[in-house]
Amino acid sequence: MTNAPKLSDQLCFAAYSFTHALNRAYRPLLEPLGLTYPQYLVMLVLWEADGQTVKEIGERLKLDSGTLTPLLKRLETIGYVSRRRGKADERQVIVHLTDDGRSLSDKAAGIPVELGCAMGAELGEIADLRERLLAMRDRLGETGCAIGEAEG
Amino acid sequence: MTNAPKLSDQLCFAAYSFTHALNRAYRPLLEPLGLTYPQYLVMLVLWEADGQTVKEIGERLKLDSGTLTPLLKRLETIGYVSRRRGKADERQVIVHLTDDGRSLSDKAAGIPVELGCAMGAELGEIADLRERLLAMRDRLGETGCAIGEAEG
DNA sequence: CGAAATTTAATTGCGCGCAATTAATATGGG
DNA sequence: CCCATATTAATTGCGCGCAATTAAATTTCG
Repeated sequence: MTNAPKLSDQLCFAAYSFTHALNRAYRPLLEPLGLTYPQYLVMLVLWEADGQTVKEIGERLKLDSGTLTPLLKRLETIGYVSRRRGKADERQVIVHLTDDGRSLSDKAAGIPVELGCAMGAELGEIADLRERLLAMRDRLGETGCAIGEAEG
Repeated sequence: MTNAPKLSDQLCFAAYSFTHALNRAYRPLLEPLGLTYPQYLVMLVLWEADGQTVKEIGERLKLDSGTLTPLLKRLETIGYVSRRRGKADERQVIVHLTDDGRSLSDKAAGIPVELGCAMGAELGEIADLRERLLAMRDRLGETGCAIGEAEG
């Protein structure tokens, strides 16, 4: 019993439960747009650059086609994107915003403001946290190591 | 387009993708134990205090019975826990470790070490990040606010 | 005491996330 | 040119998370 890892020590659990809390906080804000949080992330990617392939979207969000294909089909069904095979390379599926999808960005503009407020954190702290989480994420993707000392 | 939120600005996405990276990092470590990451979290809770109700476990992990009931049934099937209705209050289901479940903590002892190493972060930084994420999580659970300025 | 309100788990339905497999297209070497 | 290999999406299967509902036991209060 004494050698068991402690929940309270774990950064992992903190990140896990913070993420779920964020998801819950986003839900009522995204519900009027008809989007889930992962769908919102895809829209963010497309608002930055329209006409990306499934693979490109996946690289940006670290998601694979098993997740993206059904998600994109739902976005297509509700009329925010179109999916077309690429002309040059027919393996690719290129995702374009519809007019509805493009204009949705106006309605979404206030969301980060509301969320940042709900978190009750300074802009600087938010940016700092973000950088550190992304850095750790990228380090986790690498080979790993043999022995160390820290809590998971 | 210019008013659309930017993915790169978002703490939310950083936390989201960090959590998924953690999940992927845990998988090969937990696979020999026969556990998923959420199942591992439940085991952590039980290693700290055996014989908790579903509600107590849920409060600790911020999960509801819709998630926990099937998860606990799987843990019961593989033989790590038992589930029994409480004698005093038959609404409750009390979860106990089996001998196998208890002794599993030895095999799990090295996991936080490996993870901490894979993240390549100092102990102090990890503790600091953890506190900040939990504090923000708890703030998100509260009422929210009207107007503010920060990125979600 | 007894009906209403509350608490506790279980159930249902849906959308991720991801591993593994499949199918179709493109590329490169002999 | 043709076959082996790569790449790209789609599909399948499973385990979360969570909202909403249901069912059963308990508590509260008139």
